Amino acid sequence: MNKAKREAIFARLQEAIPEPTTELLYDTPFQLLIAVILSAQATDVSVNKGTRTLFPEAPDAAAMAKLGIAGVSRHIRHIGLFNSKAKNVVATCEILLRDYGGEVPRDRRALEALPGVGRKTANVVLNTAFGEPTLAVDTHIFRLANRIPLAKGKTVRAVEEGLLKHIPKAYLKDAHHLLILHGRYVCTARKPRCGACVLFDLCEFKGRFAAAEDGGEAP
DNA sequence: ATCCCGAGGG
DNA sequence: CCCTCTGGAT
Repeated sequence: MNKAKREAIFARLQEAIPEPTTELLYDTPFQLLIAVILSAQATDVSVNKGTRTLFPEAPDAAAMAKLGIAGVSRHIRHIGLFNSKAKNVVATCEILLRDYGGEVPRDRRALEALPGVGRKTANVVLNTAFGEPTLAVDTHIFRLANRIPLAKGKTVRAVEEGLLKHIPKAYLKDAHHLLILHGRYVCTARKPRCGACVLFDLCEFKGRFAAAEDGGEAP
């Protein structure tokens, strides 16, 4: 994969996706952090359904901590892993209040020290709330990176490092959402819509499931 | 490697 | 039914 090809890939994605941003609902960095914690192994639609009632009741760390685990749980029972998420959300709020005046630290290490926050969540918050050129490798980006391929790797960390090296700098800030949205709506896990893909001629995975779009079987 | 764990889609 | 969804902690 040469440089010109990588440039072309991101130029096309940018044209196809005019607003490369998150589909999670949030008003503040704090709310984004909570929404991302809730989004583990869950769809944005499912998370938004919970935060739409949770955030009005608990818009900040103080209110969320006061709401407590049972109170948070009530809003997120429909989301997978809700028990551990409710616990982590409240514990995270308590640390934010104790150490950061209730604000979200703009610092990778501080973020990763919060319960329920790992490298992926920290990267999303740094990118989306603070505009930093980080790249969170989630299930979608891991899949796309290996399919096209943009960066092959067996671990998310290897893929992240490969992508950071190979993505043209001009696209780095938006790369996370360009890739994730392309993965969500076109290069899906089960039945990729290769026929509608703007990267078709640049992709090695090309057409492998093209027949499946008509209900046929993959080779 | 295993657990956490609900909803929607195919 | 089985797979997938912006993972993290043990």
